[in-house]
Amino acid sequence: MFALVDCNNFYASCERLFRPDLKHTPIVVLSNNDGCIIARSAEVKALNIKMAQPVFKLRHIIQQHGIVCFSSNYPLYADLSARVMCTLEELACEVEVYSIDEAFLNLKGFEKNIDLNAFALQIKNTVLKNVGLPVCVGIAPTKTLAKLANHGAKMYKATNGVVYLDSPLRIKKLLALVTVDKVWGVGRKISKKLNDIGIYSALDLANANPKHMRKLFSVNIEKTVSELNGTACLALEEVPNTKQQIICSRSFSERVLDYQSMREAICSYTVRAIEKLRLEKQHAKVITISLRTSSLSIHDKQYANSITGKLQIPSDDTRDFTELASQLLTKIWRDGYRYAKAGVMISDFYDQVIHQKDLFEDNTQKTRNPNLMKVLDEINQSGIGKVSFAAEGLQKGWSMRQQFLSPAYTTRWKDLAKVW
DNA sequence: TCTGGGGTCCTAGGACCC
DNA sequence: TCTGGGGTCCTAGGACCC
Repeated sequence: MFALVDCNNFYASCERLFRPDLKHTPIVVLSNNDGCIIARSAEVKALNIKMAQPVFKLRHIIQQHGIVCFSSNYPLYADLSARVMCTLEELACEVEVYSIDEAFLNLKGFEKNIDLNAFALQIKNTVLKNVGLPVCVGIAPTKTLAKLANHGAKMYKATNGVVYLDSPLRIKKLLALVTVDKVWGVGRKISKKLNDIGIYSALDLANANPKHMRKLFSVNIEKTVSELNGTACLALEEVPNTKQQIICSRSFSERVLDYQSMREAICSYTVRAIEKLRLEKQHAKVITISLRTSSLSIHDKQYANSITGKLQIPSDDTRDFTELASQLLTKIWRDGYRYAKAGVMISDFYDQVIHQKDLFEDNTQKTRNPNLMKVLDEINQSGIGKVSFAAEGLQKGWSMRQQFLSPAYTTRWKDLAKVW
């Protein structure tokens, strides 16, 4: 048996937690740059405002209904997420943190000893009491079914936020009620293709021939079919896999026109990415940088390009990567475009410092003293101050817009909530 | 004027090996 | 007329997830 615990309207609920005055006010959380809507409170969903809608198109309706906007505040959400996960780990010993707002619990054998309906309620109430965030709980024999049970708990008010699929009959009933695109692993493209061959509900998919589905789609969909029929193919993964790539990319708050600004942006993203690399305790060899104009600005000349470069020896020293990134940028930079976005991707990771050098390669890469990066990270994580690389620039006119940012209530001393 | 960011996995096809 | 079989590695592209 698996449980899936998923926070309701997670980002919106996080913001509301520290603003009890907004308990019944419709609120939304915006993507980076305050561009799109990425989380909505129940009142906003009721207004039929969809996910990922650009906010500038909704100005009118936002004003009309007094919707309160928040820029995304990831330090806050990450901290509250950690609190939710801690609470779950006290309730079950095997927990897989699946995303920032949801986790699978392994409840193998639980059903023999306790009432899982009561347990689901206990999870819901404990998280609400300990952290203050509302969650829904779905329990079922496989992860895919637990996801669907959770979906049911969110969809139907009468469930009180918990659904336990304790019998084949209940499973069948729910499968018949939900459309196939709601199934975990079935996205837009695949559900359209499924519709074309007469598969509309989750039940239709469960009844399909698994081998045929594999042929038509992939091994993943074959597994999904089995999971829908109660055969677990996906195990709980307690230890997170080591990362294979690190991406740092952003849209600019205003279009970038000059080379110098672009270079600063690329270097800043590189600095961030390599910081993350050191947090992962990894070294890497490959960096890809990319830049693009906005395909939505139809009157602009369009240009997009990317380029990949490789160090000779894996490194976690920022200087190696900013140097390489700057060289790469000269090759794909073109004057005369209105750039909207740039990004950096790090890949080809090595977890040991020991590296087999190439006998025939002329090795020119500098050997760096690792202490500098260590000190740098210590200062930047100390909360006392920040140091940065000159290559990142000082003005950063392109850096993202966060007009409605809430305080970091739980992670910064000066932002602590005050109670009068 | 203004439209997010960060990931994973699978497959097909090409190059190559014996 | 008929031209093997089995395998690895890499990359690009596509699909999915939150």
